Amino acid sequence: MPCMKESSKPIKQDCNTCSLSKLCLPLSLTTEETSALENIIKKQQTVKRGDYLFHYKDPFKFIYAIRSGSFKTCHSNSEGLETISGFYISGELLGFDAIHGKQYPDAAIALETSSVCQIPFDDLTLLGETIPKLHRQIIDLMSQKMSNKQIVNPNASAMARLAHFLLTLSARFQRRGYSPREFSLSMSRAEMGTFLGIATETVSRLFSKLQTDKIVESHHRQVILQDMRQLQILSCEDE
Amino acid sequence: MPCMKESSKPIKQDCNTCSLSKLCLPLSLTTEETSALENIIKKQQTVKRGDYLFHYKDPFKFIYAIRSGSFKTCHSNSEGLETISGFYISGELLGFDAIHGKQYPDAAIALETSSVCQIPFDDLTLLGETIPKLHRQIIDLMSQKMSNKQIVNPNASAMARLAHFLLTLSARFQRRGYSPREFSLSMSRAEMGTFLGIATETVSRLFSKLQTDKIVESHHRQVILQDMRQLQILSCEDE
DNA sequence: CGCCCGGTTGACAGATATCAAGCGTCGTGG
DNA sequence: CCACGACGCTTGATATCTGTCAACCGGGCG
Repeated sequence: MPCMKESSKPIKQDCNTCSLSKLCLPLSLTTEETSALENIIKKQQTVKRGDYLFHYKDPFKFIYAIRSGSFKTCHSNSEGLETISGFYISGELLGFDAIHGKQYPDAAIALETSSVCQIPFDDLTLLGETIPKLHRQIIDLMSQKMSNKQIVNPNASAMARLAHFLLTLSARFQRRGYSPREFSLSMSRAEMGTFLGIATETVSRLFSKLQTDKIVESHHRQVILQDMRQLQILSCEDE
Repeated sequence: MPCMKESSKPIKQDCNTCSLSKLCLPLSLTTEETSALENIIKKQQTVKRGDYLFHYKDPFKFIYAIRSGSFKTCHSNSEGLETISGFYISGELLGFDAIHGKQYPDAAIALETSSVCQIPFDDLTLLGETIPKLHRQIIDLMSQKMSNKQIVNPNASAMARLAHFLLTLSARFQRRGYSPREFSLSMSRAEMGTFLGIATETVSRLFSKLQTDKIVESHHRQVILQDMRQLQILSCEDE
């Protein structure tokens, strides 16, 4: 059955062999419990760059686990100005903030062609009643998201914000087995600026400065953190 | 048994009659289930202005429910500069972000004499295994906290940040049955500034401007929101 | 009564936004 | 395969917001 369209393929997931399972819901579950979890994950979905995974105020049905690729979550205000509330990469989960209000408080847009597991939350909750560890695992993952808060320190200087942002990304890549020193940014300078609360031009100037100071080497969206220690220092200054 | 010291009194809580129960864990529970919950809440604790409810990196044992008063959560960096990550008032819960890391990522300090219920998290989780609704309720409350994120939009102007802050506080007071138009701020101008990422002097100037524009009347920490509509407009501008 | 601290107001400086121009890169289509 | 166009990125000049420094005011508390 070649050429099957992945975007609507109701395939069974294989969480037990997924390289990201230790970051995801199966973390604390046994192989059997994980299999039960797989059964409720109806399909794998592929979204292309610029596509919406969900829109602002869409009714909440699914938690999404990112298998590959990356997303930004954002909402545009009445004047059409966009604010970006966060970036999400593989192994991260999207949608927890929609549970209470029963709708997504932000839209999620793919930054590149990405693949996600769509997890029906009602089924997940139901399964949690027979596997209490699953509920406990959800709570733990939500707590992790709350403590690893992707927040921009409003007291920090533009440079401190950017340095902190790069270090945060670095740590996230490292957890996924990628190099913490060398990685590719999936967002534009403008998107970084919107998220960090600084102008695109300033972001660009800061990258130039990091380059001349031999702290970060950057070519297009490829970056190499040459001096993590110095970056660490910069991320704390001017708070 | 008169004059018993409340701070160490192992009294049984009475969640069923607590006026804040509809904002707290008992929300979706039956009277019987709530009674089971009451039994694990070991004691009520009173903390005075400036006292720490918990310190940064304290081992995580308890979720705290604020019965009365208010808190700030903050962490000080290596240079001794304090950043405030949020403010918490009665009916709100503290500590969810400590579950994953098993320690509190921020300290919590009372802004005024306050009273809290101390909820042992291990017992709570255990109880959740017999009352799945309780787990579901915890997840819902955590989601609520994630969506009502007390975040400062780093793209917003100083005025927009302050206006947004006042409106957020107003809405939180309203949910608790207090007036959304007239309330008392429990934090100093300096603390507001630290949280919002603006200088104390700027906060003061902004209050003066709101006063002359007849949008907010303020006397010391008592504020009256005279023109909520205009405040709403200000909170969106310059983003 | 006087000190102290939080708050207010003013003058000035500096960081960053804005406006503007130019450049490089990538993708498209001939 | 090459040329073109568009977009993202970079760099420069100027404007503006907000931080910093400083002085002063006023209430609360000892």
